[in-house]
Amino acid sequence: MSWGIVDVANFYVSAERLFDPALRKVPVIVLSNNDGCAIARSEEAKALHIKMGDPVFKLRDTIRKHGIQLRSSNYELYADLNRRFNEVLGEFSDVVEVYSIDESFYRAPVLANGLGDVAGAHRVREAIARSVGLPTRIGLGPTRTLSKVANALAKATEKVWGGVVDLHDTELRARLFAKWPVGEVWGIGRALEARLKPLGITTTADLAAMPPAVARDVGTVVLERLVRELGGVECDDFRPEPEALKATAVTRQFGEPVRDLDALREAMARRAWRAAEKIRAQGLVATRLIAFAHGSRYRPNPPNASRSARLSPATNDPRVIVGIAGRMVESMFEPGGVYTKCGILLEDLSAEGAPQGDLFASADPKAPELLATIDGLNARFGRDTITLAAQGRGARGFDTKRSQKSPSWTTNLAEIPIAR
DNA sequence: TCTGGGGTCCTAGGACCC
DNA sequence: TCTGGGGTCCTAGGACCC
Repeated sequence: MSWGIVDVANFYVSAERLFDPALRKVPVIVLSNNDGCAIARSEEAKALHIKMGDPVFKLRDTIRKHGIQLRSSNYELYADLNRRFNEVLGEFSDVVEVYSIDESFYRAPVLANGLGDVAGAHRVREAIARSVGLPTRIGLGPTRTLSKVANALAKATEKVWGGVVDLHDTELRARLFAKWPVGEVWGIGRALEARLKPLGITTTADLAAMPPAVARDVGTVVLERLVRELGGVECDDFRPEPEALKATAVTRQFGEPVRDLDALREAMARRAWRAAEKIRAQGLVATRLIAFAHGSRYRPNPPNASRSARLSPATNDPRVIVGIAGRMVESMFEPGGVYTKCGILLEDLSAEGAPQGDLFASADPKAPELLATIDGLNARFGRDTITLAAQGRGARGFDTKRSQKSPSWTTNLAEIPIAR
């Protein structure tokens, strides 16, 4: 068994550059929702020491001094490009697991000499570059964990090894692991790194040499599996089908702080509506709802509250979900509080029709037809053509800021690029 | 003034059962 | 001096990922 993982280099920046040549060869950063932080940086921006998550207001001087180009996140564009590069990857492998918006695992062949198919990986990169226009790197290994480490090494050694690293060979592993910090390994975050350090485990080689039982003791079964996977033993089950979503969330910072109950209720209604729409699109219903609202954690004594409820029967009906969320807002709201964010989580999702009914409550029998009609109209005439009155109409100050958004080049006919 | 959003998995501990 | 033991289920919270 052999895995490859493809990741797109600086994905959001590369995506923006695809349709805007003015962004090439200059420093570019793509901002988080609400234009708050830098979440993607071009190589030129990284060279200026801009870090992942740096707040934009602290970068003002650097941005002006170096003429750094800013873009708001354009998730429609990124999602569409993700679909496209996975389509190309699918031409090379029967098994493609979409891991994140810019990374996918694929099953890759092992060659007769026991090594991974490096030449094949280069062909995948060339095909994605040619058909989609995105730069990628690929890691190969006998387990997902090893392919992820190989991918990280491929980034670090791109100039020397050309963007592909294969970790099937145990001697090469030993050589590279000795110099690779343990904190760079997939699955080792800050907390685990700090627990491993006093034990003298600072490199990937140290971690790989840990007896699995000790690993379990220091961490949990997760760390034990990680150690085994580093040794080439697959612990992660092979998943023939993409797994169903278990929970979903719609949470957003406000463009401007919210101080009154009506605005907070309306903002929550918009998020609740979107969450219900998301699970309907996947044919799911939720059994648990959590709503929260809070102020800035950078201010003293921010308001902070959450409420949860069971949904019985399980539902994806926005009238129910928005209604409950609205009552939760009323019970959470503190007069005088300055709110900066609210959101909703829908959990314990299951397929529509599958969950047990409720003996005492029953769903509106006409709901499926009504909701299908609403979703159909919104798909045809645009998002939010039909909404609930509780959401209010039109743009509001609390809506997320996206002042530098590029057009939806590939997903909206009105914004399609024009060539002369 | 201004600091993202959305997931998964695991464990400890409480409630409850016989 | 005496105090049961062993399960299951649920939730909150922590850790990790991109």
